[in-house]
Amino acid sequence: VTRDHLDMVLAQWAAETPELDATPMGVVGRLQRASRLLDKAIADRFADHGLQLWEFDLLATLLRSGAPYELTAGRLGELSMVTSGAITNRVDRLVQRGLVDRRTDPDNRRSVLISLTESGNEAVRGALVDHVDNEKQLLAVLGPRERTQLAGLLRTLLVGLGDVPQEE
Amino acid sequence: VTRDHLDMVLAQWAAETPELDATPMGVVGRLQRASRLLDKAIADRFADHGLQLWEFDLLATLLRSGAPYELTAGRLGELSMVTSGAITNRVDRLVQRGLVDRRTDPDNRRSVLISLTESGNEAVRGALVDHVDNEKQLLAVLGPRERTQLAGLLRTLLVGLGDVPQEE
DNA sequence: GAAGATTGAATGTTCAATCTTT
DNA sequence: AAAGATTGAACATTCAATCTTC
Repeated sequence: VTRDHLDMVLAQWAAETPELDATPMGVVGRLQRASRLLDKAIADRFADHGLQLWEFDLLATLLRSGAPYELTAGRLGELSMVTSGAITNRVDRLVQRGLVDRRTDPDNRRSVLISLTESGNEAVRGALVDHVDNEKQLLAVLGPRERTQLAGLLRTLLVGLGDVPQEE
Repeated sequence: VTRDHLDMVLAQWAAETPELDATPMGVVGRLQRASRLLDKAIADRFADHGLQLWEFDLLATLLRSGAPYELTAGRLGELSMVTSGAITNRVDRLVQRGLVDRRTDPDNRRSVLISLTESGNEAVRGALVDHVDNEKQLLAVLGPRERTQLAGLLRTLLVGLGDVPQEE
């Protein structure tokens, strides 16, 4: 059994504050570290495609929404877990790069519709297979059963945290 | 079985690109969302203590390192997974608030030693119990066995990602 | 007045350059 | 020359205020 970073952290807490049950930190801390390390590894791979993490996220969100590959700015914000100001900024830059189009929603002129351009569609699809392959490799230390188990435990946790799908 | 956000995402991928095995996204995506939701919930609780997430992290890192509660700036950076510039900035502000001291390492005058002040020591300890209790509640949807299982799977994953404890 | 998006200010991070010490 | 920290510029995000549309 190889030790990870959190094993060291928990040992330190046990030594410094023995009366404290620090086991919750073992779960939360590992989730945070795993997420950060994965982000970094994934961002590195995207650099090969000339994409940033957030660029792929936004384009992929449009792609998986299905034809006509178009969502409102507000919806993109919910799905990305960032504020509306960040979405405005991100869309600005993707429009400049010609990867998405922005138009006013004719049915509700307060809303803005963002859609993939041809070029944007190709860019995401080009990165997609490589990206999923990369993720698969990053998870390769876990066996198939373990991956399923991990996903299941995380789903339970997420539901408890209120992570339910807002209408599709 | 209640669905979470990623169940929806995977269903969308299955519909749009049926030839793609998107299961790795189910694991990585859930890790990212769980980490973000936990961060947010934890930050909210810290606000009650007048602390930011990064403030608690830095102070708690010093505390769990044990007496004399002192580490170099570089070491703090490694442990926090942020750049040296960020550490300089964070320490600046904690010094101003009187929660840490900064002094040149007499044995190696290139290094800077950061230590908890009395006030800083009290502040972390004051927030610590409440914080762990909060984490316990956030994880409460999982049973004890499930929590252990989750921690174990994450450890395996982390070791695979190279997350080994640099000498303690 | 509320909803949706944009703007500008404030904040905080990374990155590269610099300075001191070894 | 390399190690460690600081600085300033560039960048990106949040937050609050504003503008338009409903």
